[in-house]
Amino acid sequence: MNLKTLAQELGLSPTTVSRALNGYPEVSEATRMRVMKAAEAANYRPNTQAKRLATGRAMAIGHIIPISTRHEIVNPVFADFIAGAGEVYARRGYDMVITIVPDDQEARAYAELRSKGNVDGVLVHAPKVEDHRIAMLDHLGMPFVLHGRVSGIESSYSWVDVNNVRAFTRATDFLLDLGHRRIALINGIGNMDFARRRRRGYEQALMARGIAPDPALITEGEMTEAQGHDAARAMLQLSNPPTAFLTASLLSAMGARRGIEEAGLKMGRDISILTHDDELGYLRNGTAEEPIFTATRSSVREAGRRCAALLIDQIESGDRTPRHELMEAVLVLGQSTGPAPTR
Amino acid sequence: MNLKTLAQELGLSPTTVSRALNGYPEVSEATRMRVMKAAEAANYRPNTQAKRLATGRAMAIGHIIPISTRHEIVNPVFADFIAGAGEVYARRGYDMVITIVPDDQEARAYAELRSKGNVDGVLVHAPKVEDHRIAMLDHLGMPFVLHGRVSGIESSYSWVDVNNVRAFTRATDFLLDLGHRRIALINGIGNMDFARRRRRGYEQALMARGIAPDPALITEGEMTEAQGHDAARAMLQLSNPPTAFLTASLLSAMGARRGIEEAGLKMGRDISILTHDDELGYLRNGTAEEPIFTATRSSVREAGRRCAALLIDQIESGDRTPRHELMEAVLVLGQSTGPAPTR
DNA sequence: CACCATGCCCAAAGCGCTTTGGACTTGAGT
DNA sequence: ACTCAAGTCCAAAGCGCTTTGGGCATGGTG
Repeated sequence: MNLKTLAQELGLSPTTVSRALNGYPEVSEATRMRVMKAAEAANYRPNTQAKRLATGRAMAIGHIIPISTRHEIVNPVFADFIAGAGEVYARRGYDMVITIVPDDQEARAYAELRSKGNVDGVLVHAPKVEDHRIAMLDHLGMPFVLHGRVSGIESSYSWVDVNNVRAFTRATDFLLDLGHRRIALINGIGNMDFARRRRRGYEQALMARGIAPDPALITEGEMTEAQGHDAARAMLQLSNPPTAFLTASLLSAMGARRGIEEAGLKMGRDISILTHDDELGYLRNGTAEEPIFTATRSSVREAGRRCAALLIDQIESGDRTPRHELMEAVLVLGQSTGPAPTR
Repeated sequence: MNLKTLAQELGLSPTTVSRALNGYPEVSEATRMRVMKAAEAANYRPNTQAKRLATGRAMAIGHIIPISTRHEIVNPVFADFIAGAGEVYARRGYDMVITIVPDDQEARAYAELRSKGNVDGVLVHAPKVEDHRIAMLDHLGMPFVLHGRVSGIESSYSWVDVNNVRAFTRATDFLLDLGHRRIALINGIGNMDFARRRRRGYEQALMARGIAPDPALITEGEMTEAQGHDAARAMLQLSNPPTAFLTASLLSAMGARRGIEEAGLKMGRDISILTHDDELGYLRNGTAEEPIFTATRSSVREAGRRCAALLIDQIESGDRTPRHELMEAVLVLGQSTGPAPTR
């Protein structure tokens, strides 16, 4: 069923049927009703490709996911972010097209998406400390929103980010207030911008109290259970071990807890853990009423929603002035933190 | 830059340029070369929408992800599956379009995708024990491949699945061989077909040795860390507790381990854990050489690859005879299992 | 009564590609 | 010398929609 035959059946021109369906005013309410009814009955829906070609709008947003050929890790945050963004796309009539690409071909993938014209804009993930994608997208003239920021260039493009510095200073302050002085940071990969910011927050809080960050208490890596475990285990064997761990993900926190318990210590009493919590669907921090870990909490799914909304707003309005949304993490109290043990 | 202007610049007709680019034989090698060079230089790529409209092929595969409005869990397996499928799509020139939809509108979403014509086929996820989607898709006449199967109807459509029954009988047999008699099953949600199959495998193995499955040792639910923990904890307080746990996911296994250790027991010595491992990128079971948990292992990412390849093959060949791929899980030995403690 | 704005509808062009159905050369075959 | 196949190329017709630029009543206004 297409426009033409539907129009014929109705004894109308395709023009009128199209206008009736798209809500243009040049058609009487009576015929509009008639058209709508007929379309419904015939289960007619305009062909997407034709519509796109005619309007010049792809009605689609792209996400490019680079996959490293070496350590093929899929960003654990990805699924939830996608879910959030996807909600918004669906609501506003956009398709979400995801491109998986070997990481050495990422630039080419953006250029192709652009020249083939199959998206109206892209959402950019996981910015690194030095990220060339911004310049590239600017050059391509492709609308985009960054989930996160690149330190140094923050005003020339649109982004949605969590206030990572603030979250981690608050977290560190909280532990300091509990009397902890040896606080370890189990961070994400060092060249990720968000990890850099979290470290900055942590170090600032320490230095504000006159404590010099101890490199032995800082570790960076992929945020897995094993990472948390191995880091905690190693640090607890130091001659001057930490009394608290600050971890960048719930998975790392779970690993750290295991390391602690293996050492015969009790979390929340002998050793504290404070973690960042992205509120991933499959990884809950206890229940809403009773969190397990004390955590800085910020929904990555909500971030997905906001990124998507921001990008669509920009595309539809044609307004290219950069916009920013800074989300604040809340600090929720769980059972994993307590006063520093006196000894 | 479009076909017409490129053709003009070359002093050729659009027809010839199109044919040169698409590898048709009706064009001399000399001009083909000339065209290719010019296209490369002009950074020309045919407009996707126009191509799609002209050919009638969307060159895209759809994935519909229903999101429950109640417990908004994103399937933890999703990201890895997508990554695997996406690799194949990229290689074969297809787009992946993902639709997030409230679970009560899933049927409508498929119908829309079909009538709007923006995909050539769909990949169907997470089949339930009674799954109406197969009948619906058949009715819509939309090519699809199911990741998993629906017990009872297995021949009328194409699927890729892990041999869950076999994996779980083997796992159970392995534990039985180690002398375990009280083996608990911490399973996925009961109305998921894969969970049903796993349970079947588990029960068959027990009964083959004359052991009646004990309902008190079987629990079903979302496969989270908390689930594993709570289930293990509860079961260990039974008057006749299990000596081994069979879990459906690494996350559940991690939770079970925590429950075990809280009870003052040692995993692998006092209590065994054997888990299924989907080889998710962000959730590794130790290292390849040294797995932590003994596990039935099967890569969900590889399943994604196979599903995608199968679907594209079907679409391109036009051959609608159902095809099936059954993947066997391997049983890898870790440190979480040992002989049943004698007492 | 003439005029014009308004409301409603349509024919046709165009979006950028593919593909059908020739047209025109060449060179080999008879 | 004539025919015919093979090799190259092109004009034009779609694909299914939107949108431009009218056309034709109708009814209110001067």
